[in-house]
Amino acid sequence: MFSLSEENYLKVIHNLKIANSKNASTTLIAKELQTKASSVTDMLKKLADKKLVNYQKYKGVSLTKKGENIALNIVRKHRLWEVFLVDTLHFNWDEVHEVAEQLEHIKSDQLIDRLDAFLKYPTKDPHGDPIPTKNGTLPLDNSILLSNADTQKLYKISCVKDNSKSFLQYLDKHAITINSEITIIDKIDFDSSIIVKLSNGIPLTLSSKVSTNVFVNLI
Amino acid sequence: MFSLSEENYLKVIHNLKIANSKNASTTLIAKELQTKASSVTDMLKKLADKKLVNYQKYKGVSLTKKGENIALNIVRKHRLWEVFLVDTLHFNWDEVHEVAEQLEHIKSDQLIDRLDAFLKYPTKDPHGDPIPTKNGTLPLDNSILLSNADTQKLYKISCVKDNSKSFLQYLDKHAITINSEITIIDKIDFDSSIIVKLSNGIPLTLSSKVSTNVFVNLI
DNA sequence: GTTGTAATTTAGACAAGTCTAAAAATATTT
DNA sequence: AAATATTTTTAGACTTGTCTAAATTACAAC
Repeated sequence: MFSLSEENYLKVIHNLKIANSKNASTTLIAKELQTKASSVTDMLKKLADKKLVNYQKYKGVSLTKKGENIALNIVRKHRLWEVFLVDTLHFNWDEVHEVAEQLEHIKSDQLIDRLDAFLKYPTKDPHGDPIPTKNGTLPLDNSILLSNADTQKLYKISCVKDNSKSFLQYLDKHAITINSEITIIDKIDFDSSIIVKLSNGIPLTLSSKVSTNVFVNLI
Repeated sequence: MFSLSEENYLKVIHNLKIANSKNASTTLIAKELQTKASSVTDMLKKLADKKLVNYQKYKGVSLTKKGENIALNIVRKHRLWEVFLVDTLHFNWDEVHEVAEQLEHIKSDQLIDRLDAFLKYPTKDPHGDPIPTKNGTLPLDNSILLSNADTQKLYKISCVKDNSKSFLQYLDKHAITINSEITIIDKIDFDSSIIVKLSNGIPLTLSSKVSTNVFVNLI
């Protein structure tokens, strides 16, 4: 139905929209896909011809309803496979991304339906990201960034934004994971770092780069 | 490392070698890959440049040691995924081929190692075909074709040669499956059909096309 | 052995997706 | 508002894998 490249473009446009809540730019898409801006322009024209994106020269790009459905389906597959890799095959959460990037392009509705059932219909992936339903809806979430959370209140970590190996391994080292409980003890104005307490009770300083990549929920 | 096309060519050349025990011909490869003979010639030259096949114009092609290893690895992945689809996701054995054709190209040694462990190191796929080991050895098998088996002796079905939906569904209809016990009661010279008895005791006539696509072992 | 047929290869073309280099449009700075 | 910098697009080329049509080689029958 759609090529590997087309699917990757749609996915990236979708992710950029979620992250920036505005039209995706040629340059950002190129950076995400490790390609050149000129290649992106070429592909955007093709996707526009197929009515998968709304594209106007120099104005960035957004997904049409049809493009959005395809993108959500890819994201659904990606996240279900991540659950499989972690829960069933016992991968660590920092090892699954590259493999899931490949598995998400396998074309078989039956496969995904059965995988979903086998995994007991999970709603979140190992990084806390919601899994789109079969009909393409994403449950909304009232999580906030840890950097925006209040001091002295008890939160639960719900999701990590950055899925890079280095970030996830950093979190592992400090026993920070999905569903960890966390309280901000103090906020340092100077560099926007925060001092937090986890369930082990030992104070820990987190940089602003860390706290803006972690989502939490008030308990 | 290798492209999808390259991997498919190597796999088909390997399968043709197993099936015909001689060099694969351009035309047969083309038929298997649903492509044209001229395309095959082009690709064989490229594979020869990469030292994956021994190719001489007009003389057919065989795999080098390097090509053989890659092909066996693809076959290993294909068959492990088939076991997963049938044993874990409860696919029927006639539904797994197309999906496994996609899954076999996923590149991750870790994934296959962990899948292998999760499946408890299976040695045969759902059609009875042996699963190559990690270091590329295929256990040899003393199975014979049902069409070559003796009358009145008790055999066990070990493998089916044709993996097509229609053949597998035909076998399902008559409750013929891997490990079924079977005895040939009579052989009909006229059309080479045979009359067999399964565990239900009811005599059943099998055409020569069927009996040449089923392997059995003497019990 | 010659002849006809089938298999194979060559030559040239095409589509998808990418690239570089240059041009055009937009944004930012002064 | 003009000058500069950045982003985006265009034009033309390249790679991979495929195709058609024509030429060549191998094989089988007589």
